[in-house]
Amino acid sequence: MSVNNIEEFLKQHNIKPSYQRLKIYDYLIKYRNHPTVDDIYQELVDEIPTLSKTTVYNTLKLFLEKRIIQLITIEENETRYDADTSVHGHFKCEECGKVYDIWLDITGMKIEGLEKFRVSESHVYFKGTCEKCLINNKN
Amino acid sequence: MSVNNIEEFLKQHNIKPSYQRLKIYDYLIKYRNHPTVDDIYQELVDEIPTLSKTTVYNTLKLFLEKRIIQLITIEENETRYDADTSVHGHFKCEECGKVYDIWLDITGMKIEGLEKFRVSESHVYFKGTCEKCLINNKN
DNA sequence: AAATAAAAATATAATCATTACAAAAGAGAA
DNA sequence: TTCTCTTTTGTAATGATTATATTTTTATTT
Repeated sequence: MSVNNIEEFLKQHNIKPSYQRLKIYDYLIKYRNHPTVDDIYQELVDEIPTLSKTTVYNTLKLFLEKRIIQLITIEENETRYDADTSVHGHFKCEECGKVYDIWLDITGMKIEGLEKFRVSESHVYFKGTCEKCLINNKN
Repeated sequence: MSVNNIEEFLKQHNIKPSYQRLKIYDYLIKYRNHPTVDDIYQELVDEIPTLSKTTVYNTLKLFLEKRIIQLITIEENETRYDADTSVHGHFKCEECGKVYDIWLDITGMKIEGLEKFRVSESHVYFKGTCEKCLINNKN
């Protein structure tokens, strides 16, 4: 998505496209790395020296309210964000810390106990060791 | 599970069954309410006036290492614990805050991208509104 | 039973992510 | 330009968790 498109996209979701908001959303879709607040801040502060961490927090909170990003809470002390709001899974490697996207179809899953609830969010995640780290461990 | 059984259970998992540990594990299986550290502390401090929150933290950490409980991280700022270590789902009601157990079978789910990873944990959770709150909302 | 050593519990302080708040900067309208 | 509203920023406050040192308990040995 180009910067112009991001501007349009934010407007469509009733978000005024300030420079900071553009840059933060741009970061999310450019890297798709499920960043923490600090990841985003550290990357952008070079380009926007006046950037405040509060702005990153505020912006992500706004994006969440407008439902253009989702929260990833795999680790208790580590909040991450994802611009892909579709239902999909995540895998966090306990060795290298990387978070991978996992394609999955939860509609094919046998579930009991949800019938009478209204579900607004579904999340699936895994932990373990990724292929790269498995190979490295053999050395 | 009776107190004697809990004692045996802890021993079997190489955990010395101190009074505090017995009580904390007893709380978990008695209420099955996916408590926070504070939930446990507040309940037990009446019975054990000298109880320290650090002890609750230490004990839960030990239980996690010995894999007799699991961590639930639905909400970013709210760590919960579950003595049921089998793979099952959770549903958190955004109105009343209650966390429900959801029976599910993830082996029947179509997944792509995990084939070459070693998976040690699988988690599924949902958010929304529970039946009780849906009914209450109609009034 | 006393002495000793090891483990566990406790109290307190430190850390760190997040939030609250107030002030400054920026954008748009009259 | 002036006024108003929104956004950003800096700083302080909050609160959960962890680190550290001390005390208590438990187990072991003599």
